Amino acid sequence: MSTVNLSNMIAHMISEMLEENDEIEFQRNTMAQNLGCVPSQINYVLSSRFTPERGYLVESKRGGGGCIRITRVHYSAGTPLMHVVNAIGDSLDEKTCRSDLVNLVCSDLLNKRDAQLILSAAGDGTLHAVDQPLRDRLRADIVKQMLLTMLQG
Amino acid sequence: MSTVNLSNMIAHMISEMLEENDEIEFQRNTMAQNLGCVPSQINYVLSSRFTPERGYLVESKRGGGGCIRITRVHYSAGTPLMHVVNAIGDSLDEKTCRSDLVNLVCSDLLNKRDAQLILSAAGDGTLHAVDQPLRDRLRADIVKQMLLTMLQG
DNA sequence: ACCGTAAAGGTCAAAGATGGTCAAAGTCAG
DNA sequence: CTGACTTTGACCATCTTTGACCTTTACGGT
Repeated sequence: MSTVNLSNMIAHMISEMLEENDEIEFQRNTMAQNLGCVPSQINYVLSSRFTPERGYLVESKRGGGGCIRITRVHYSAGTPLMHVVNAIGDSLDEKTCRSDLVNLVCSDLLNKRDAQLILSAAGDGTLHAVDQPLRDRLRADIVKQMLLTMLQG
Repeated sequence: MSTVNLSNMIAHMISEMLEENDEIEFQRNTMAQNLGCVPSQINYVLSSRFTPERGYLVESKRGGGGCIRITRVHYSAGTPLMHVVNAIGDSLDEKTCRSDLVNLVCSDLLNKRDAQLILSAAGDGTLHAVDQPLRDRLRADIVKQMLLTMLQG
């Protein structure tokens, strides 16, 4: 869902920069000023969208000449789907699930239809009858099981 | 059948929007305000009329810039898969699920791989973390959602 | 070397903005 | 009259925005 709010715009901008280059660097205050938002909003965007689970590495340096660096990590094509399955663990929130699927599709390890099918089965919409935290455990089970099946077929 | 009440008008309006585009997005509060009704009435309309059984997928996001998205899935009225979706109801035990899938495959309405995928997602093995009778309700939701998605793709 | 200060970035909790749920009250056809 | 469908509103959950206060680092001056 790409609604128009400040955070989505910032995230979009950062994503575009990352399209050009898998590693970018910028200053928090400067970017905040350009965007007309408070500096800490940048942190919010980073911590809510550019997490390790989604394949991003964020580093920073304070003090004079400080900056923020974001690196995008791709699943290498050589990564067997099995590794992803193993990496999922016991619990999987919907956001992470979505970005994992996006990553898999981007890396050509999964086709779009299959990703869509997994989301149908494991999206919050479908699992609404189950409360957290059971829901996230269940999602992990479903996604792993489906990926394993896809691996066979 | 089509008495003039608020819910029918709202449903009609949404349907018209969906005529223009199979996927629409709007804000609940804004729409409620335009229609002069309480926000939760929108939810009532959605849950009573825009169900998976009728070929609609509804998603939403809360918080600032939140919104509701409805996707209409096209299917010819006679689509046999849709009959199955409709026949499933609120709850589905594993045995029935399996035989439904076998029937679909036998009638060439579903290929083996897709049936296998549904079973991966909705089999007792995968749903073991959830107890009965919630498990069967959940299974019904998952299977309906997946069949609908298959119909779409 | 030592220290102080300015220039970054980080944290966190409160306030704001949405959408969701549920049960009580209202309506209407049969 | 009764049961099914509608309408409302109080209360809840989640996501976003903002600002006050904290930590780290570079750079000069002594």
